[in-house]
Amino acid sequence: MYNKKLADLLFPNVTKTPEEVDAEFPLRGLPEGAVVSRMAPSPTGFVHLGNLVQGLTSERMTHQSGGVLFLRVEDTDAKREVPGAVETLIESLAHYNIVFDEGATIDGDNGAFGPYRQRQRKDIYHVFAKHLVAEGMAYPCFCTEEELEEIHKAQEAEKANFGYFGKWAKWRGRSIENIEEMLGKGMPWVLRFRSEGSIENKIKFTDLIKGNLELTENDIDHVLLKSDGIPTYHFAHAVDDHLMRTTHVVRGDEWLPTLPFHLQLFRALGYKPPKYLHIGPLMKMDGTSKRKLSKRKDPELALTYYKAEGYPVEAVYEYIMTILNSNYEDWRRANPYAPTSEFKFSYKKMNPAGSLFDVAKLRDVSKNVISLMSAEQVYDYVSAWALEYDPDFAKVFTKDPDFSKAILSIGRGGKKPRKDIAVWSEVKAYVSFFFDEYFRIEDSYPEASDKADIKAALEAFCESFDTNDDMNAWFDKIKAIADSLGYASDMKAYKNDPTAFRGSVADVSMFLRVAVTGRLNSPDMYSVMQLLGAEKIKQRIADICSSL
RNA sequence: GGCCCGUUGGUCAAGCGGCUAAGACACCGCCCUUUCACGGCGGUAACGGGAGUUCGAUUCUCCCACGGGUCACCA
Repeated sequence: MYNKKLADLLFPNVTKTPEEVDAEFPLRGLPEGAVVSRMAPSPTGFVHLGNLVQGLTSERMTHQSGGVLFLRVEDTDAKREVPGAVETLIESLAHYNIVFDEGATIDGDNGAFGPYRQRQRKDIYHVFAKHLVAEGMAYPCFCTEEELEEIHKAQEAEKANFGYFGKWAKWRGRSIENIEEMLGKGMPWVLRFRSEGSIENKIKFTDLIKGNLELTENDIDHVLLKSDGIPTYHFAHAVDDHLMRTTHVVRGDEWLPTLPFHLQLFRALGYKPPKYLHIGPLMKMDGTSKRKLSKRKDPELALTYYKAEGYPVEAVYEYIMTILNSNYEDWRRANPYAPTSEFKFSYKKMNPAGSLFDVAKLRDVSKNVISLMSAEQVYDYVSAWALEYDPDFAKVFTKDPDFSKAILSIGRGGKKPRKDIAVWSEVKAYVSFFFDEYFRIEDSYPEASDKADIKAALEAFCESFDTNDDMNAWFDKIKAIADSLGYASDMKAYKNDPTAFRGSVADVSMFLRVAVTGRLNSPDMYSVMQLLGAEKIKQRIADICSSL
């Protein structure tokens, strides 16, 4: 009687029953084994690697099993919400090829289980909240922030455990008159769960990633509804994931401590909990110790960081897959061009511990990914990136698309493609010497080089250079120049007795390379010269000769 | 402090009672080579410690140490 009265007092406008609400959400009728999962980010405007790790896991599990992946926006914390965050969220997930079958979209909702924005589901939560009150499993609490702080301090002083429970739960056993009075005064209240658990009891639980777990029962009367009537994550999770027929919940393992409470909630509601996959955190090296990647301290946690640096989406994707499933790398090596969907993703391969995010490894993955792209693809990516992050370079780079594509074609496409590029932001430095706008002598000749020899070699080259020569004819001419100057044209002979020569054809090539590219290192010189053309080459050689 | 999770080379990681303890990245050396990159070959380098169970523990159990996470009207 008491409970029923309290329920009506607290939720006078709620008339529906949980059964009625439940019936409004259809069963999915998916085949056995089909996974239904979701991404449920909060719209803080900050999309990070963790989201991607979790999202990719859900995405693979659902789509690989013929299930459903949906997006639910957990906007229950109005204080943290950033305007436009939902849009950025959806856009950046799309950027990383996470496509939803259902859920929140920029234009609204898509699917039969909505609304997919939690603040719009307030009435739904209230039905379940009222039910819990009526069943004696929840009660209002009028504690102010100050009072809660006092409790915390008192617990600290007593060396007691923290939290609203037992003797500290001062509103747990109040009379209905007492509550009515507070309500009458218009005092704000939150709805708390009446926990019957005890920390003396252990519960056994099997997590799909962590395995068999032994956890301590929850004895804390957690908040279900905040004073604005919006649910906390916990309550929304239980209600929504039941109604939306989620079969698998993938989330970070920072949720493990509250898992006993969630399980308790499902039981109180009378629903079967989903299967859980708790993923270990992404760590980074901080000095000599590891720590979880943090929003505040680590810019590399944000997805925007990778976009700005110019990591191709595919590279970030590949790298995360290697972290998620340790056998992914081997599979990829065997199937360089296969779509990821052909890989058999398995949660059993997931590591229960947290892993260190290794930028060096990411770069390596990225180099491999880019080395397999066509020059056109690379050109498109670089142009798009530059347009946004380096407009000056974009102008130069896109002035003559065929020229730029030809540059990118050097050493691309064979069995052993060059792997010079890890991120788009490095392309400018890689190609700059092809453009007069950027060309300059970056590396100087080694001290030991004889300036007269350099000049003689360069001049001889200019006289004999013919763009119609094929690679062999071209190099034969360079060899001839080497010979004429007392430099070995045969490297073997030179290595046998370096003292017999002034140097080798390698040195002569280097004289040319510096003059033409401004650097000691470059891609294949013949290709470079073919692209540059006789006029530019001769001009550059003349310029450097006059400065010698 | 309570609770929980974790611990194989510098890093990511295979392993699931018996192995010379895979592989990848990074690093070093050699080879190829007009430079660089690619590629090939090779090398350095690991089961946190202590008890037990067992004929035998990296694998199982317990304790310790260390690392991480969590204890909000945030998710």
